Formats: sequence, structure tokens, C-alpha cells
Amino acid sequence: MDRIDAMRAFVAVVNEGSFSRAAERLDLSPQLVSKYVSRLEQHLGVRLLNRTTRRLHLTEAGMRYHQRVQQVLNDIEEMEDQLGDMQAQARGLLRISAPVSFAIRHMGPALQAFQVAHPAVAIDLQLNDRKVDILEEGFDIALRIGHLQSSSLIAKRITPVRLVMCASPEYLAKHGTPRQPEDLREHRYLRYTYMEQDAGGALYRWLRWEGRNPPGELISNNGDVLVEAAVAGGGIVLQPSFIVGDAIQAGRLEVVLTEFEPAPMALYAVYAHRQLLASKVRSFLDFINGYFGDPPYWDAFDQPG
Amino acid sequence: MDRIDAMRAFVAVVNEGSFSRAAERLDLSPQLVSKYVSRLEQHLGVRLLNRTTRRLHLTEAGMRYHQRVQQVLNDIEEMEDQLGDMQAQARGLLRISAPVSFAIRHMGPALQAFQVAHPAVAIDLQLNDRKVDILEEGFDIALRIGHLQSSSLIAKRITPVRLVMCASPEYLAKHGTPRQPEDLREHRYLRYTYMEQDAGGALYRWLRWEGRNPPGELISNNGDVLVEAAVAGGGIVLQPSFIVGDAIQAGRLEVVLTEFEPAPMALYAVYAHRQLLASKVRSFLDFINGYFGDPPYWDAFDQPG
DNA sequence: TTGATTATCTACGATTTGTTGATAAATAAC
DNA sequence: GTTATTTATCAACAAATCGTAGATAATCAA
Repeated sequence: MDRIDAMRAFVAVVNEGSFSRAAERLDLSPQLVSKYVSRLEQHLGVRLLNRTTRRLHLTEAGMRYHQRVQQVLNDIEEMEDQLGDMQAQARGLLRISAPVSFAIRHMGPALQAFQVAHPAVAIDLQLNDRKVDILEEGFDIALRIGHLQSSSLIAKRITPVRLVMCASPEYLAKHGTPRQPEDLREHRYLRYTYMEQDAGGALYRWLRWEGRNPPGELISNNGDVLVEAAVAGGGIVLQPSFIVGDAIQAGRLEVVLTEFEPAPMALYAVYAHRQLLASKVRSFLDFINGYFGDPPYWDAFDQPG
Repeated sequence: MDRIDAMRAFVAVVNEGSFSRAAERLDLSPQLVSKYVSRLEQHLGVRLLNRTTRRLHLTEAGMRYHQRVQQVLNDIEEMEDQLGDMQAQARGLLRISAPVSFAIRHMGPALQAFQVAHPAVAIDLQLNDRKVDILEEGFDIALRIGHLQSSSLIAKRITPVRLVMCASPEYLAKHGTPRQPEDLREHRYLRYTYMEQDAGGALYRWLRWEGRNPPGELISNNGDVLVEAAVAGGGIVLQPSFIVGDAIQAGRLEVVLTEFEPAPMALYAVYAHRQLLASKVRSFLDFINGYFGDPPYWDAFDQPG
């Protein structure tokens, strides 16, 4: 027996003054309502109602119980309604982790647009390039480039992430434009710390220096810095198009080895589970899924015009 | 599923930080606790906990729910404890209906003694000679002389009630002492309104005047008045021994026709039901059952000395 | 009295419950 | 890195419970 249903039945019987009318109101059979109240009495060890076939009379215990149980039922209902609201319309605090360079360039307008659509959602955006433990650190969603790690997490593919190799026109004029991957040997490669081994594809083997750090090498865990260095003529970078797209379109960088472009990676939204997802999370996933376009707007350098 | 148990399980899981420890504390299998929480989530339509095999993390919804549900559970527990107390030790208001003449003479000391034994019970004693509807009028117990009427009520026999016929010595000296029932024809009978037809037994047929009201007859619905009249030499009365006992013992009345004494009636305690009886009621029934003695103390006139 | 209304009892099929054993995931220990 | 241990959950099954229908008893109105 569900004790809450039993309480509801008792309250209905008292308020309606009859088992049958209570049953009608609750959409239950009179027998069931009678059973519920009897069991409730048995559970409490107290007679709540004196009943004849014609009239009902509360006992003293029943009177006390009635008052308080009504309050309790209201509390429960209010509590559940509140949770229901959270599901019905997105609200609450949405904690997001995102890659630094990506977020700096593309998350600002996106979040602004999302919050216009969902004004009851507060957002806490934390920029991290390490792979955060979303459960442990309390994130609702982590945006990641590359693939997921934990099996208990869901990764939703949001948009492709192309890696393009490029350098400034000045640099290329001075050192020549590479035509084949092996030509990279002769160039200064501005190296990104977290570049995954398989991300470079066919290019990867030409980018390694077998652990040696060649004199004058530049390594950073921040793509922007490397790109700025490239723009300044510092060498060749292999970076996502969402970072270099603008510079390419502005003519400050030039793409090289286009035929050897690695298979695209992707931006994933990683979250904890699929069922009973909080509305704020579901809304954000839906929103971000369509936001960047396909292909994403930052890849516009492909179709110059 | 009992939602209250499910709530309890959820709270235990949160407080213990683990399903298995919660299960241990609640004395349930871990599988069941897991099931409870899952169903609770399903019912609410919200994920409450993010769980890995090693650690649990409350969702925002779970946090809100946890706080409030704990309050609700406390309320319920407190409420049930309070009712439990009412059962464990007698307390509350005990409403008793009792026959007027009996109560005036014998209930005062009885109630006093009862309340010494059960100080938390308040008593409302209403004196009525009519047969009250205990449910309708909200009585817990009605003391009655004679038998019960309603089938839904329980009547517990408390003590025998003897009806004795008596008159003052002066009256008997003047009008003679009746030796046979038929001698009553020649006497003045002081008549009690509610005397049941069968109560007088063999004497009854001699007490009727076939509807006629003989000149100078005295009728009352109060036995005390009739007894006082008899003491004053006004005639013969047929009254319960609990009324006339004192006067007999004091020599102010004399019993007549002892061999023809009607079969004893009884004092009954009538109450509404047998199961889940409120403690105050059960205590009073137990108390009153042994209080008057067997035979009751007012019948002491039988054993002079 | 009769008839209507009402609460409850009984019996039964359908559903749910709680358990056991198995599985998969996450950490600790080595 | 690999293995072992702990832990939550899944699957399946017997046992218990649930909710309904029919019957019964009790009360009140006509």
C-alpha cells in the first residue's frame, strides 16, 4: 500500500464525508478507499473514523491526524510541483566546462542567445582544456574536442572540427610553401601540447621530433598563442579551423597542404546520462546542437566571397 | 511502491553517501534501495542522483528534493509518534454519558480515582437518562442500565443492578407489609417513568393500573425523588439497589417481597468498536469494570454488619 | 415494512514486490 | 599496467499484495 495514497484517501473521506463520494472524487472503487483507510488505521494503531453505513464521525485521533496530514500532503504536492516546474521549463544553474580557445571565440554569443531563449537558466561557464571529471566537479555539460573517455557518459556530437595547417603569407614567402608532408621537415612547427597523437593523421609523423626539443621550438597549451605566433611569421601551425578561420579569411594566414588535411575531429557535448535529463541540460543540448551550423560558420573561409 | 519508503531510501542514500550502506542501515537489500530510488526518480520525472559505482553526486533537483523531503519525513514521523503516544499512554478527552441517579451517587469518586491513575485524560461526564446516540453525539462511552440497542455497538457488562422493592418502616407499619405480589394492589406505588416492562419480572403485573392514573399517583423520571418520597412514607418504590442501598442500610427503608426480587439487570458500558480502541477508552473500561466490586459495594445491605 | 444507500467482507486474477544470481564499471593494491 | 575488490544495476522468479466484482449487513427514508 502506498501510504501517501492512503493519506489522500483518508483526507478525501473526511472532506467529502463519505467513502463512496471520496472514491468517486479520487477515481477509485469504494472498496479500495475503505481498504486504504482501514490499513492506515492499522498502521497507525488508532481508529480514525467511527463509521456507520450512513454517517462518519472523526475520533479525536482522527481529528488530529486529519489536520496534520493535510499539511503534509500539501507539502509533498508543492515539493513535487516545484520539481515538475524545473522539468517543464528550463531553470536552475547550468554548469558548463568548455575548451579555452573555443569558448573565448565562440561561446559568448551562443550563451547570450541561449539565455534569451531560456531566461530562467543561470549559466556558470568554466574554461578548461584538461578533461574535467564532470560528475566529480559538478558540471552538467562538458564541451570537448576529440572523443570521450568514460563509459558512463554520453557524448553528443555537436559540430565537426577541422584541423588546418597554415602559416602567414610572409613566412611562406620567406621559407617556401610545403607541397608534401615531408616538406614539413624543413619548417618551424608551432606545437600544441594537447594535440592528440592520431589527430594529425598523415601529417603526424612529420611533426614529431622524436622527443627531442629542437632549438628555438615553441610549445604551448594554448592555440591562440601559437596562432598569433604564426600570424607574426613564426612558423606553421596545425590548429582547428574555429581558431584560424578568421585569420585565414582576413588573409593573415594561408592554408597549406589542403589535400593532406586530417580527417575532421568533432566538438562533443558530454553529459552524465540520457534518461530523466534535467530540462536545462536538454534545452542547452538542443540549442547548441543547431547553433554553429553545418558546416559551422567559422569554416566559411572555404567558400571565399 | 510505498512512496514514503522510497523517500526514506533516498534520504538514507544521500546521508550515507552510498546505496549499500543505506541498504544496511534500512535493513533492505541494496538492489531494493536502488529500485526505490529509481522509481522515485521515474515518478518525479527528475534525476536525483548521478551515480557511478564509486561515488554519488546529487543533481540540483536532488539537492532541492533532499532538503524538503527530509522535512516532510520528519513531519510524518512526528505526527505518527504523537498518535502512538496517545495509544501508549491514555490521554485526550474522554466523553462519557451516564444515567443521572447512578452518576450522582457513584461516579464522582470513581472518576476521581480514574484520573489519579490516568492524569493525562480529561473527562466530560454528561448525565442523561435517555438513550444517547453515542456516535452522533460524540460520546466515547455511554453507561446504561438495561440492554443495548444498536448492533454496531459493543456493550460490556460492568456490574449487576438489582431492583429492590422497599418502603419506609413508618409506611409499612401504617399500611402493612405486602407478603405476596398481589398485596401490592392495596399499596401506593411510586412509579418510575423509564422502568422497562420486563424489568419488574413477576411484580410487573401488579404494578400496572392498566393505563389509568389513580388519583394521587406520583410518577417521575428521577429515581431519587421517588426514593425520597418513599423515605418520607409516601409509598412503595421499585428501584435499583444503588439508589436505595444507603437508605436501607440506614434503616430508613425496608425491603419487601425479597423472594420476588426481579432477575437482576446490569450496568453496561456501551462503546463503538472493539478494535483499535483509543487507549483512554480501553483504560476506562478496564478501570470501571473492577471498580464497583462483585457484588457491588452498594449491595452491602444484604450482609448486615 | 420495504427499498435504497452505504460500508465492508470474501474471493480471485493481475500486478507488484523483494530476492538471488549475474554483469559491468570504477577504484585500490600490487 | 594489471588484478582484485567494491559497488550499482540488470534479469528472472517465487511470493506477496493489489484492486475489482459480487455478496452481505446495516442504516435511514418513504
